[in-house]
Amino acid sequence: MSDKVRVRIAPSPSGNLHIGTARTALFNYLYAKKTGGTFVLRIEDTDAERTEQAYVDNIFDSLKALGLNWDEGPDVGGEYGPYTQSQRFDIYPKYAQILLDKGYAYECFCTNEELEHEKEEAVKNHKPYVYSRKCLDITPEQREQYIKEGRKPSIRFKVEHKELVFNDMVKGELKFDTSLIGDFVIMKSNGAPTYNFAVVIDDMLMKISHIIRGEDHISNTPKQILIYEALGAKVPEFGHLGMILAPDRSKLSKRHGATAVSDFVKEGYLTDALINFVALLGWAPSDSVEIKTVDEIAQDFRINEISSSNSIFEYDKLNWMNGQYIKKMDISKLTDMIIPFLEGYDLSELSREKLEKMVEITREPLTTLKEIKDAVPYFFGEHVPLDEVKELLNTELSKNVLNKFLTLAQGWDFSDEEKIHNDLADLRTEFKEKYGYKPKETMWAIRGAITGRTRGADMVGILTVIGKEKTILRTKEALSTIKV
RNA sequence: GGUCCCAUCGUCUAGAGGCCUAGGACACAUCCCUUUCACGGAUGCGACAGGGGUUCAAAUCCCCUUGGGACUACCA
Repeated sequence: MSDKVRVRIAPSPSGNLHIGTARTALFNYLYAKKTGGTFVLRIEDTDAERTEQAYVDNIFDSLKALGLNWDEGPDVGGEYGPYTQSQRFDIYPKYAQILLDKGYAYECFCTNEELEHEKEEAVKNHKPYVYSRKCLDITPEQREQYIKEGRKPSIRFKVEHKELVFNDMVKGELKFDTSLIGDFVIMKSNGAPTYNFAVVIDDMLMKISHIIRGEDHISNTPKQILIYEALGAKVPEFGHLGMILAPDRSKLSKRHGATAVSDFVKEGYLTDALINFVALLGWAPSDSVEIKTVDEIAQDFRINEISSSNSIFEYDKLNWMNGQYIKKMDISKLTDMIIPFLEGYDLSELSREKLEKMVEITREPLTTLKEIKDAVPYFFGEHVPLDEVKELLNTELSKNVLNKFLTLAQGWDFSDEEKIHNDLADLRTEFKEKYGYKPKETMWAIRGAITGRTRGADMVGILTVIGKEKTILRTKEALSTIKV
């Protein structure tokens, strides 16, 4: 047995990969990277009702997109497979039997009605619900009787009453009074293991050394430790992370917008930005440089310095960060990513080169990729709607500027960016000196005519992308609307 | 109801008894830069939940209160 760090992420495929699960996966991944350990992916599909293959695929894809590659898992295999719980069903009964044989577990024939009744009683008396142990000492005769009746037993773990203490990697010492736990079911009457049992068996068999998960699992931990102890297995280290909450401090759910990693991607968030953002929820870099790759974060990662409180998921900073990533990204890659968001435009109008140029000059104010769609309409089509700029254009100033601009444009080689840039600069100076037009007013006239807007990308860049023909056409059209 | 967790600017956080008249980032405001929007730069606004202790000294340790969260299944 080695002391190598082995961590895991064990999502259940009853939905797309949740952003919270992604963060848990990240912290596990970081811990593995930092310690030279192994990162395991296990799919917990015990609940056949809610499991769908599409979700399994989504989990795989999302994790990969985030750069959280696993060393062992359902697809890549590994020494301790299978890594899909539904393929491990024959394993659990064996261990349940061991517990039965050793007296750590017993069969329970209670019906749902009986159990419900116990619960109601507990609520009525303001007591915590603890199973009555009604079936702990049933006689063999009684057992026979139940079996004859066709009752199928569940198997309950016999909880030893004591104070259970463990040292949590992020929260410190945690104490529990196990007499409040109640003998919980480990094998359902249908033969399937319960979550608490299956995880322990799997983690034990997969030699998971450190379990980093959300604090919603804290109350499961004593149960799981009890099982490890009963089995004589080494108890792993636990670390419980605070939760990610919505701005209203409730659990992050669909009604707050995106919750799955793939939802964020559809909204135009970059997975690099997402994972970076989520890393900062509960963890801070030692050099206060916040924009970092996962590998850089791993270098600096200290698990005991994770914040133990919950954190609220606010979009402001995510948006800012996403914008930072968009600005820094390689143009060709960015263009590839942006194309799907350009739905509705005829991309064949632009060469790849011009498309990249367009992306280059429009990327700066973007906060999400989705915003590209509203930023680029004037790069496409012959004409441009002038309603927005009608008044701006209908002035002496615009008329003068556009007439001059037209002559200039007719003489330009539109691949000569520098020439255009200089001519435009001269034009601004000239009109400023001659008529007192402010530089921005001069440009507004041109921008208005060419784009139908008063704001947008760099004008020189726009011109080189749309070319001479459209420039002249649109300028003439704009001129024709001027009545002054 | 019970058990458990948590508590620094609006948000994410730095802070492990004196370095704190509490630092950074996002957001917001103002200014600068500028062919627009933006980017970038500068400045500003802005917090130790409350109350008790411990100590020469507390954001940091302890207790109580308050507030938030999780769990309370033969779901995972």
